Amino acid sequence: MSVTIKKIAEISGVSRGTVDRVLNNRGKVSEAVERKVRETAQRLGYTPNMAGKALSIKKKEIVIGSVLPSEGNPFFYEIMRGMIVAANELSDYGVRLEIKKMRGYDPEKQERLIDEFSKRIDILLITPVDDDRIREKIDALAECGVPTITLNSDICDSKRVCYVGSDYFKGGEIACGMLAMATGGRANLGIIMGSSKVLGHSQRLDGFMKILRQRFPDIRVTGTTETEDDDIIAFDRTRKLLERYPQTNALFIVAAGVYGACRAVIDNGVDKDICVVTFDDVPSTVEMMERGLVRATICQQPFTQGYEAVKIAFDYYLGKKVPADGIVEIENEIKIMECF
Amino acid sequence: MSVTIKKIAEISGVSRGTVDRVLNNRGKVSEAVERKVRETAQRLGYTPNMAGKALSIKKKEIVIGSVLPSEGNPFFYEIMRGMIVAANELSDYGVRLEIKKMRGYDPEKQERLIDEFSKRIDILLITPVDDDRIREKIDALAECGVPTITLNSDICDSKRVCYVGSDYFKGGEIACGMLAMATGGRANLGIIMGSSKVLGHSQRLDGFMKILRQRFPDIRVTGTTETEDDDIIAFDRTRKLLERYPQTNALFIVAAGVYGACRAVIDNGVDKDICVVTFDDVPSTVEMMERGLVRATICQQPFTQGYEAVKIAFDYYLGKKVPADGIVEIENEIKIMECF
DNA sequence: TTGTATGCGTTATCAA
DNA sequence: TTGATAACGCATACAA
Repeated sequence: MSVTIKKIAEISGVSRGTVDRVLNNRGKVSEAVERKVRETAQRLGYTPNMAGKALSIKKKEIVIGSVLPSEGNPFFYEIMRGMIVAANELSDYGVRLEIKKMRGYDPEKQERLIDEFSKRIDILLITPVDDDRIREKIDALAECGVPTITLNSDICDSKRVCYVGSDYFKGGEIACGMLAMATGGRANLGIIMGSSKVLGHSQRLDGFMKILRQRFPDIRVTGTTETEDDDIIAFDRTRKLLERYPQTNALFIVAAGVYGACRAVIDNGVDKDICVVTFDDVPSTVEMMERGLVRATICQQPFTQGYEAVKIAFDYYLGKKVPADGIVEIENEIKIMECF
Repeated sequence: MSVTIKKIAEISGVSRGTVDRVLNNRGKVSEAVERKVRETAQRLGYTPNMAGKALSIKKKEIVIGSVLPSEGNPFFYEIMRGMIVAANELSDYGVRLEIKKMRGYDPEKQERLIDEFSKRIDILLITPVDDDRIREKIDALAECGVPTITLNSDICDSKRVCYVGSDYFKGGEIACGMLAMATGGRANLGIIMGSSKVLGHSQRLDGFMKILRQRFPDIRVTGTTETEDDDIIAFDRTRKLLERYPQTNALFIVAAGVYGACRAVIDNGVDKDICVVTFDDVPSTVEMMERGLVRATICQQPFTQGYEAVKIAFDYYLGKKVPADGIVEIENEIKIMECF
């Protein structure tokens, strides 16, 4: 039979209330008693029973507040779907999810949205802009006892409790492996960056280049450009790249703007000869895959990211530990045409 | 606030016990009362609270009995690891997991192992041999109120509650896509079957051939052989295949025996020129991948299969519905060298 | 500083 | 055939 608060209370010769105070650091316990209780809890290997906790806290509502740069970004629709499914599964336990959406990555805007929650949330679940303003805000919330979990993007050197998302560096490595496989390890490659200011994009490129240098000397980089995650800009810049380096026969698209870049390839009339590798599988990318242009795409399991993030937030609220390194990695997923 | 048994009891003017008897079909309720209770439950949209259930059933031990052909099959080690992790997470709720291992696919042996559990289990979790004997056994258990969940392999036309595992046909399709990508869509292909008697293996081959015919006319099949999932046989037959059809420069290995087949390739001194696509990522396969022989492998997420199966078994015991089609698909996962 | 009582939603046991 | 009541493990308001 498992170890309960009741049992610990009996064995250490105190009341259940006292054990609860010790184990949840509510204070008002003499040092001697505290030591004794901790010792027995440790010795017996106490682990709190989730069902019991869940049932008892149900009297209160627990609010998960979320701020996402999801406006106009179909990738985030899947993340939100996962979050909502998880929240519904937890509605039994009094969980309520409140999502605030924003467009783009303006730190000031994001800070304002966080403030709008004020003290009404129990946990913050956020795709943070990498900015000191946000860093400080997260730390301030932590002081007030509101933990933050980052989703899809991390923000280092902050007091966030944990990060849920993919390993971007490894994603870049895998992308390189797939591009090499699709081209037979020999290509003239154009690189279409999203934004060199976005950490995840740079990490992907780093991973890609590492494998390229290490294993594929016959893949030459012709040119590089940036889309700023915008299809129109992507279209324009890709067209210019293809004009300037007509020998290009492969493209590595690091972030959003896949549709624009592919349209440029098609307009250029070279879609039969060009091999494209991308990230994520938003509908327009799948379309380009069915057309035979995109040969492989590396996905981040956005649904799983959202789903797991909410579940982890709740578990954390219930007192469950997060991984020691504060990272919950959602695996990169290779997809080719046959997967759809 | 959510709908509880208590609330239903109050509204329909009966006691909680009566509502419980109606909703859980325990009988001993007059028809009039039953109708009334069901009606209000329906009207209010009652959904049982999992935490409450979990807490309450803790008084009993719930036993999940499992029979797996895991003996000498490293693939199943991962499945068992997932099962054990899930069972530990559920130990709070009185879940106990009991695994019986067997070697190979003898239906008689399997039936005997199931019988050894007798009435001591609450759920059967099994990788069934596709045989009428087992089919009947599953149906008999269902009659006695012991539900069966199939894991990794399904057994059709039986009263099993649900199947947890991969889509083998789709796995074959994806394997073909990867092999085509790795060979540039042009190859002389040897096919190494596991056993044509195993349903999953045939399905993989069917999926593979479908895509091959549909999209890759320049991949020619030189020869086919069977390994019976044994490395020694695989070694021997592959060697003969390579001798008989020396033009072979690609291998599709449908099931176990990867290590044996690869050793034959290496012994033949042609490992630099042959492209191999396999299933699963047992240690010896990863080794062959690092050597550059195996170019891609399609995995079934065995850990997840085991983990999910146990969780689903428990949820089902608690009254949660399974998907309408009775299938919980665990996705195929493409892995290349860079994934490790 | 410590102990006791009550309730969360469900199931199970007795008594009626 | 029904109803009342006591668990399950935890949190908490209140009493001591």
